[in-house]
Amino acid sequence: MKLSDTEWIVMRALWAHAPATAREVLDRVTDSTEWAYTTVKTILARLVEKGAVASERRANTDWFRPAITRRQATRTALRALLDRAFDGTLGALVHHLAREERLTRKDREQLRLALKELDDEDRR
Amino acid sequence: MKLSDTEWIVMRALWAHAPATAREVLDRVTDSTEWAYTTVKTILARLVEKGAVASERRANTDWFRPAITRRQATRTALRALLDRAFDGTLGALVHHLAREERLTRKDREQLRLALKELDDEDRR
DNA sequence: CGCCGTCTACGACAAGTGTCGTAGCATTTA
DNA sequence: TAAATGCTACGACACTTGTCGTAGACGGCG
Repeated sequence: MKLSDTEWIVMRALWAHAPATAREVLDRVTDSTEWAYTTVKTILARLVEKGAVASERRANTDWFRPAITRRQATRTALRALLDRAFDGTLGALVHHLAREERLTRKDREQLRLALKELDDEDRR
Repeated sequence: MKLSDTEWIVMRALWAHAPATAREVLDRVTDSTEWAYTTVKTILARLVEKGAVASERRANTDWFRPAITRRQATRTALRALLDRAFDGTLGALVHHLAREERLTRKDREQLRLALKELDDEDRR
């Protein structure tokens, strides 16, 4: 499931709070956008059409909730990036992160910890 | 500089080998695509227009070479992904990688090594 | 009951993307 | 030099994305 930029914005709102009406979604995205109500409606309609969002009508109002998990969407997006820019491999991304990006001390700690956990799992 | 999927394909070909003619680019992408010659031309034209590729005409033939580095493009793409899916932070990506993705033993080794180097640098 | 605010349905439109086709100019070759 | 081959210029077209506007349906309030 490939999502466009604006679709991601709406999905993030829904993942944070669902079910929600179009108006609620609009309220929740006004910090990052200046969308008209209809813009949100259109994006929601497209998301429903492609199956990323489920809608249910109750008393003349549509209620929306995500039909895919954030994890799924994230994985898809990550994979797309890998294919575009990193030879399709996680390794190349990891390499880039380590060499080219500024990992904060905290990032590093977190990573180290996670690596340790993975190793521990392996050992079990 | 934001690049589309097909633009990435062409850029990868150019980063691997430049300067190149449109025909050379076509030859180098036939494994992953079935493009017509004109398709490559169009994409190259758009890349030149947006400044990602420089072209030089020699004896009735256009020679193309990247005008941005792969590193730049990669960073832009990574940043876009972070903004979409990871709260805009590297930390969230790192977290996802550690928790959700299958890092091979080799990935982990590489990461660990890189982390160590970063630490060493800090200490200096 | 009629008016008002709210929703939805439908549609519109420009820019960007993906994918060529064709016609004409240039170059090589018989 | 004329035919054949190749390259470019120009344009076309459908689909996606980003952004609404408008008009009609509906439910609540005076």
